[in-house]
Amino acid sequence: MEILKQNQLKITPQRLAVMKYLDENRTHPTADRIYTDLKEKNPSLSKTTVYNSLDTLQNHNIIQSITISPSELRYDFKKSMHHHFLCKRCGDIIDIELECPNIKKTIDQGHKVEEVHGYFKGICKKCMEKQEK
Amino acid sequence: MEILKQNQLKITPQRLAVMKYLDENRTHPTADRIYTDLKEKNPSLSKTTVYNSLDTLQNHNIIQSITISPSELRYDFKKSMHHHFLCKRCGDIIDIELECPNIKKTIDQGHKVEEVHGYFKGICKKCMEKQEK
DNA sequence: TGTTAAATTGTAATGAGTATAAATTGGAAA
DNA sequence: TTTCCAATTTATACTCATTACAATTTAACA
Repeated sequence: MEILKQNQLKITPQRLAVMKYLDENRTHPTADRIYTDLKEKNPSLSKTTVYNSLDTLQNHNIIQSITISPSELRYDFKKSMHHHFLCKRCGDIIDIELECPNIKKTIDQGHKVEEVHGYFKGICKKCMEKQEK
Repeated sequence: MEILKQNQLKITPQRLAVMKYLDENRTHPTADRIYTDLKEKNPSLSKTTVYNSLDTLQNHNIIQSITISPSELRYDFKKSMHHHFLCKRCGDIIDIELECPNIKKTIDQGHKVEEVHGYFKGICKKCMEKQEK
């Protein structure tokens, strides 16, 4: 964990807590969810600090933000390229592992591609099965 | 224009104005931009009406909302499947025409896919050329 | 250990979008 | 055409995620 911090960033308990949380909760949580959960063990935690930490980590490409649902950002450890599936019923976000062969087309048009986001929306497997019962 | 309205929706000048605006401005505008621009010719227009109209049109699959930039929705006429490119420099959103061969994979995992959104972010061609000068 | 720039905190502000209730209006029926 | 009512518009107030700011604290280097 602290190894990751050797990216010219100060090692603070707050940042470690945020990283630990994201590592243990692969649910693409919102900033507020992170704040609320961490607040329990660390009552002096400020919401601004969570936002600051997330911003900093994102700027150093350690985590990424996901703009899949309107009005709130979701956060995620940066992993190999993958897409996301948002269930309209339960709100869960599921990782979809696949590579996108279409990036080349965009580059060919003269744009410089820095980020690729693929979002699917619908009803997830779990909810579909629940419905059938 | 009015032909589209034969979707069980009342024909109001406000809705027509919003549709006309989206038809003439293929720039994926925000609700606020639409409101501000339409307000000039129609001072009695309410911001709520713009949101209502956009919601209604979206529910009838005439337009779609794009969740590409955090904290604001962008609106677009519903066309054939295409992806979007957001320029981090000028903020423009550009349509990328392509088909995504990866949807099948998600369906195969048992999820029901209702919407597909592909977002690329980077620097657009125009800004890249400006930079080189 | 002392110093300082960087980070944290708490509070206040911003701004997109929503809720609500009263006033208006489209459009079908008389 | 006129009447009528449900749908729509309007204005205002509100919510809530995120940001701004200023004062306090702290990590990490000498």
